[in-house]
Amino acid sequence: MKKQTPTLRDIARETGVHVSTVSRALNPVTGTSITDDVVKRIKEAADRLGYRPNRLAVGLRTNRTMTVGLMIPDITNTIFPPILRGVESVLEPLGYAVIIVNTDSMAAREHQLVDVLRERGVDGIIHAAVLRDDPKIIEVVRGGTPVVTVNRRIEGEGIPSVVNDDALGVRLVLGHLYDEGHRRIAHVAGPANLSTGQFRRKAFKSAATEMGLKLPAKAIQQAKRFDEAEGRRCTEALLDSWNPTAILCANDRLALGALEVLEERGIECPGEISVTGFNDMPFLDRIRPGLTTVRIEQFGVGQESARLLVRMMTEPETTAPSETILPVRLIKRGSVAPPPAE
Amino acid sequence: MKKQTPTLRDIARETGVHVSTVSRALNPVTGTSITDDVVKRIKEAADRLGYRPNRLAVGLRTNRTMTVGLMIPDITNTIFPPILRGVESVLEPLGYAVIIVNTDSMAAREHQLVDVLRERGVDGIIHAAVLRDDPKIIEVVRGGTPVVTVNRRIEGEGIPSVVNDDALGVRLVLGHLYDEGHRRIAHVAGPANLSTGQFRRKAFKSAATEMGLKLPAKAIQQAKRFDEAEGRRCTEALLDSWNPTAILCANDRLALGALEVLEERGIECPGEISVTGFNDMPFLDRIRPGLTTVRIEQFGVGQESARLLVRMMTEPETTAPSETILPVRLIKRGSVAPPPAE
DNA sequence: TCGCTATTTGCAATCGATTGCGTTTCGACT
DNA sequence: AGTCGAAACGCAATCGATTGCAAATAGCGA
Repeated sequence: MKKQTPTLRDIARETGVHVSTVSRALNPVTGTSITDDVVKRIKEAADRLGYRPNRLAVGLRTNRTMTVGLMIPDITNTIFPPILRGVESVLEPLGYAVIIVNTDSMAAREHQLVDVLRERGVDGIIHAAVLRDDPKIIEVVRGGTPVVTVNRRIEGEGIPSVVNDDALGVRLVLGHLYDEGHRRIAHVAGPANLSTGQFRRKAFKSAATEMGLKLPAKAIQQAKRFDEAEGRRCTEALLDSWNPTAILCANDRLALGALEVLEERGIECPGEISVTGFNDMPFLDRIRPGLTTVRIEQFGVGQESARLLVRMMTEPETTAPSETILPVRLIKRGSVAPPPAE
Repeated sequence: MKKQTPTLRDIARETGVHVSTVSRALNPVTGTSITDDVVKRIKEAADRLGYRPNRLAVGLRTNRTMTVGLMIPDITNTIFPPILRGVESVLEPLGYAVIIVNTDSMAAREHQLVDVLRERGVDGIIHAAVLRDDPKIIEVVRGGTPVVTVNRRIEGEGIPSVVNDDALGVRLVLGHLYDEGHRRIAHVAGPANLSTGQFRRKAFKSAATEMGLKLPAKAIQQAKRFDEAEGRRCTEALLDSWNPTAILCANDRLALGALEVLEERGIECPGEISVTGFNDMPFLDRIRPGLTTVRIEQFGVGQESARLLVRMMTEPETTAPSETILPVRLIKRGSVAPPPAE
């Protein structure tokens, strides 16, 4: 019952020195100015009592909480857990704790959650859910809190971001489809308010143009969200207005929606129409047909962004790279085949 | 630059009263003993300045941090994200933040992470990763920190737990298999050091016995972990030593491993052998064959455990129910069919 | 009009750790 | 032997908010 967590004061009493001495002794930096003998006695007492510094008190005094906020749209979206693990893998050993918040991609919630994080005095924020235009987070950055964005980016504010090589990814799938003989390739694009959506769409357009593909306006359908339902909607619109031989989707969930529609309509994939995704979420290798997609380094993105953030938090004077691009890989599975002979 | 976050002192200066008055005015409870007029002025000043209480300071003083720890084995395991969302859905509106730690089911890491949480003064812990025997967490509980366990439980310590109705789940699948005509039903059991593993195994045994099924020792293979690799290993052992017509796996990942082995060996599922899982993780409806499994209320479990924890944190005097059992449902898909005629 | 009780508000200690500055101690040098 | 200076440690303020207690003000009855 009396087992209250010990404080510096307890150790001080135990060893007969002043709390400030204890504080210094326990800190490797300031510990040098304390007699070795005393340091030893203090350290012994400390772990005899099972001392653990009170992070609240430290944070209050030093204004560093050793916590960072991680903002994501939705942890149940399978691409985010690996990112979290990546982030933790570098942050946890350094003594940082991570507070995760799910924004559900809603601006209002995001603003609110930013405040939640600020109240708690996070030392930095890893933001994997930014909208392209996001005044709130810009305000935070201006307030001096280190922020790095993941997967997406905010334009023109110089906020460091860690992203996947979307352009390369799109180019890879498109090239693959082209090589298989496809010439009428449609695109189910992601939401316009997310940088990934916009970016992949642009990449698709320019790559397609370079390859000399015809691109009628109806070849590109814009999803409002990155989910299966929108994938279905867009695919239906596509099939009703055009006759593509392949559908390049801006992410896997859209592609799953596309596959559903094809199956419902009795259109064979890949026999009649090929489909591709983006992200390589888990289990895509187990569905039928296996989805050809682009694998992104989720864990790596998490790690990289965390490293970057640590650097920004601990060495504010150095300027961080404004953009870190991680490699992607084409993963070929069963959902792509040559188009039917015409 | 000068935009430091405002404190009580700032508001006090602004309104010409003492900080203690401001503190009281902003707290709904103590606010009643302050003149309405003054309260109003203070509140106005507060949100004019954009005041947000400093959680660290509050926590230091009151010993309540409004944070809770969530311990899980691994967030990339798809059953945990919904649990997290469930937890957040009740905690966030109440002003709690959640710190998540991944134990990877390793006792050493778990101990370490418990300390991490304690340093940060969490008000309570939701523990979805307990081992059956877990001295560290028991110590925490004895220290007075509210803890509730999820999905698993610790025996004989009276720690409240929220679990799924494992026994019913096992009974449902087993009954289903029986009804389809299966009589030689094998079980790939979960790890013995996890209560789910042990519990489902017991349920399997007693239900099978009740139904009058023969259960040779080799009918039950024990996995060391809840993953695909162990599912494979156990299934291979099973096939090499017995000839079951159905394999009831203690969870979906084990079942996925089983399906892999069957496919490799050219054994048809469900034609020759039926397979079932447990948990109903996402995408099981998209694989071939769709996996028949037991759906558990992941989100609900999260919610329920959070509600329970809140109650324990805010009303320590009331005794919490020591066990909350949530319903499960049998989900029939393609992986079960009548056994081949002999 | 005086005094007594409520009602409001202020004062100051407190939570636990950090840190600038002051004091003491002790060895070294002239 | 006396002085100087560095090394080692103590003192006390501080971070921002809460809260028991004291003080001041108001309100009320006699």
